[in-house]
Formats: sequence, C-alpha cells, structure tokens
Amino acid sequence: MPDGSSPRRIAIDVETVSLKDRTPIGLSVATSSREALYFPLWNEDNQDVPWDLIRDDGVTKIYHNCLFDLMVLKPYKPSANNIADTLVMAHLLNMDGELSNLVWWVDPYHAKPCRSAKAMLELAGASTMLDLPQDEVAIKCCQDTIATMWVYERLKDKVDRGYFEVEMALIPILHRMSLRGIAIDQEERAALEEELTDEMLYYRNLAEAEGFNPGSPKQVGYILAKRGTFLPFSQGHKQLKTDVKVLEKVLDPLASMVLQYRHYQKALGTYVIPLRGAERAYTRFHLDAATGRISSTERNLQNIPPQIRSMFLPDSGTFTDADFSQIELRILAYMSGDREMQYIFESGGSIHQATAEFMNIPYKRAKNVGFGMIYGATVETVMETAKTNDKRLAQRFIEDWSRKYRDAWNWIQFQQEQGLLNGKVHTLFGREFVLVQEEGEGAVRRKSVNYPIQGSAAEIFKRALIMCKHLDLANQLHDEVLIDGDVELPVGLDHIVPDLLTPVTLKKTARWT
DNA sequence: TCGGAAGGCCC
DNA sequence: GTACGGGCCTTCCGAT
Repeated sequence: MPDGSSPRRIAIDVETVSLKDRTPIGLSVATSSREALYFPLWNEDNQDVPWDLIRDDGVTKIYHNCLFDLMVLKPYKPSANNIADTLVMAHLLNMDGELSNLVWWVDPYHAKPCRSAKAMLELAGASTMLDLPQDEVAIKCCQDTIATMWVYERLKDKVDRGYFEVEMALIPILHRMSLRGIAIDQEERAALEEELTDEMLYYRNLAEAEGFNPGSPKQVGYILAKRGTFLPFSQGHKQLKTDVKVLEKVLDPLASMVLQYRHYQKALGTYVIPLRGAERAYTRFHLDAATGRISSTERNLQNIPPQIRSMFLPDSGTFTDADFSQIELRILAYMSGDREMQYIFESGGSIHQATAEFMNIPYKRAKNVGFGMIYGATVETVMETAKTNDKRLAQRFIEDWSRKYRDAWNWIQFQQEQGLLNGKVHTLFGREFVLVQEEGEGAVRRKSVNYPIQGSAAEIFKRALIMCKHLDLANQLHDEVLIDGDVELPVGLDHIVPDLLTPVTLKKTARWT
C-alpha cells in the first residue's frame, strides 16, 4: 500500500462497465472497515494498484461474490487462495446475499452505506458505469469494500468454521475449472449441427406449410384449437398449455410435429450453435443454491444432453468420469436407518431393481416412484411420472413402497412433521436450512425431506472435489466429476462419511459421454 | 429494448 | 382443485 505497510487482510471489489459488459474499469481495496482506496483500471494498467497484495496467497482476500470478481480480474491473475467471501457467509447463515440488504441485516444501527450498481445506474438514468462521474463510481466502489470488510468482521465468528472452510477450499478449485474450460471438437460439433439442422428444418417447414410457427406456443395452441383439439389453459389463463406432457396425448399429427421441432431446436439453439468456432467452452460456478449444491452459469455445463456430449474432448486424450452411484438413496437409507435399503446396498444390489421386483412393476416405474418419494411426491405426480391414469394404482405404488422401506417412510413422515413444527431441517454435517412457512404446507413438507438429502449429497460431493483437487478437473455435475486424464482416484472417496458407503463408478473415455 | 411466461435440458 | 426437490437458458410476445 502507499504508506508502505502490508496488511494481512484486505477487501476487494471490482467495478465493471455494466452488468453485461464485464470489462473492469476500476477496483477498490479496503484495509479496514474505515479506509479504502480506489484505483481506475480502464486505460493502461494502473501502477498504483496493489497487485502484489491481490496476488498474494498469504493475504486473506475478502470479496463479496469472489468467483465473479476473480473472473473479471482474470487478466491480472488474482490469487484464488485464502479467500473469504461474504456472499457465501451470508448463504451459510441463511441471510439475504445482496450486500446492501446484508449490511442492514447484520446491524441496522451501524450499517455502512452501500448501493447496488443496478440501483445506482437506474437512479442516474445511466446504462453503463462509464456514463457516471468517475468520483461517484470510486465512492461507490470504496463503500462496497468497506461494507464487505465490515460484514466480514461481524460474521466471521457467527458462521460455522467447518462449512466455511469447505466453501473457501472450493474457490481455487472452481476458479481453476472455470479458467481451463473444456476443449470443443469443432468437427464433431459441425456434424451435429448439420444433422440437427436438417431435422429441425424438416419439421419447421411442415409447420410453416400449415401456416404457423412451431416455436410459438401461442400459435400452436391456436392452430390445434382451430383443428378441433382444445388444450388446457396455462397458468394465468393467458394462453393454452402446449408442453410435452400435454402434446404427447394429442392425436393430431401437428402435435408430434411441434414436439419434434422443439427437440431439435432446443439442442441446436442452446448447445450446438452457441459453440460455433469456440476452441473451448467455459463456465462460472456459483455457491448459492438453496441446498448447497454448486451451480454453473454463463454457459451452463451441467445440463448438456448426453447426445451432445461427444463434442467435448479431453486435452490428455482420456476423460476419467467419476460418479457417485445412487448417492441420494444411500443417504436416505443412512439418515433413516432403513434396514431393507441398507441390506440391498450392502449386498451390492440395485435399489430400483429390488423395488421393481417387490412391487412387480418395471424398473423405470420403480425408479420414478423412488425419486418421487425423495421429492415428496403426491399421488397425482406419481400418476404422471409412472404414466398411469389409474389413481388407485398410483396409490398402491406408494403403499407398497412404504411397506418395503418402512424406516425410510417413517423418516420421511418425521422430517415433514419436524419441518412444519420447527421451520428448519438439517443435513448430515449439521447445516441448517430454513423453511419458509409462507410457501405453504405442501412445499414445506417436500423440502423438509429433500433438503437434507440433496444438501447432504452436496456436502459429500464438495469434500470429494477437495480430495480430487490435485487432479485436472474439467467439470462437475452435482454427483459426478469429469477429470481430464487417465487417473486413479484418491483413496477414501467412498467413505467421506465414515460409516456411509458411497461407491464411485469410474468410466474412462476418449470423449465426454 | 426489457422482462415475464412458457418451455425444456440436466442431476 | 392447487406443483415432485435443485438448477440455467432460449424463445416469444406484449409492455414500455
């Protein structure tokens, strides 16, 4: 810093041109909750910026949403180690993450002033930060770092250290994954594009010959009605519902034409065309999901359809894909102490297979019923997923399931009661989730069951990622990690919770599958 | 030009 | 007669 001292702890905030244009225009560094400096960045590198601190692994660097700022600062190579993130802290404490609200929540009487960039732009009627006077931007940026430091000081002893350490250990791992990206096989991509475009055009032309745009739900509803099929109303009664579930049941060939078109258009528009000419696909990760899962944004790499995955290549020639096998059901078995489930898992069997045999139904139905239980399904939704119109049959599925897995069933009931009574539920590692009673009894019941299961799975998976940090991680998908290289997995991955076996399935391939 | 609604992909 | 948990993104279309 200018005065020559070297703080152990700084708060950092970066201002960008706008929310859309992430070119950094300046950054602020706070050394305490009382002083901060602003450094313009937009022209040549500002020599005054304390890059040595920002790049120093030994300095604790406090950000509010560090994965965003680290990405914006990418050309300046900021350190991703030894980070403290107040946004992550807020989420761990079930608080609103927006900084200006957070400041208020932490201590309304001594709250530090701060504004969101969005509010500031709206107030000034400006579209980018460059339209604002530089000193205003500087003040805003300094206010943010001061507020960030201030929030950090007040929350650091409130947040559970164990959880926070896990989250912060993930930061360099996730940041590195974002930076590396995944190689795209442009030949394969182009082949997919050609193939899918042919199909898409075929169905679009058919639809246009009938005088409607198959991409418009409104027109689809209108034309089907004109031809004698009347669809149910959508939410709000503004339109007719034309989703897969509805159109599948429609006999008019136009319906399946629309579904075909949508299928190919979806693949093209979301996954294939946006990667035209790209050497690699990059994403950013977030740590703000309600259940503690990691999400992927600005090119979601967690929802790529299997048919499209072949265009992603390993740099090394081999992907090692490690997948936690049926981890949520194993967690259910463990948390509920269900002896039947545990027995099936211990003897190396498949739960869905066992369910199917017991209930005398196909594997797929058994699987749907099982997942329905984890998600807190009602009879009606079991009817839908199991594809039956017979309500009594669906009722039977649930009853049979509850008889076979009695302890799990009882645990599910118990969770629901607890959630309704206490307004909160807990994971295996003790993380607490607050349930919003205003969302209604049904929602609270479902989340009371699902949050502990999904949340515990996320906790196990995060620890697995940390155990794999020395490997070249290319992607992560909730219970699956894609590693670039033909590698061995670390020992102990299947015993992250000592007495819960979580087997990992390995797959080595020449491209993603 | 923005933003909500509708639809659809993943675990 | 009401939504089965958690995500993200694209398209259409009406409002501004």
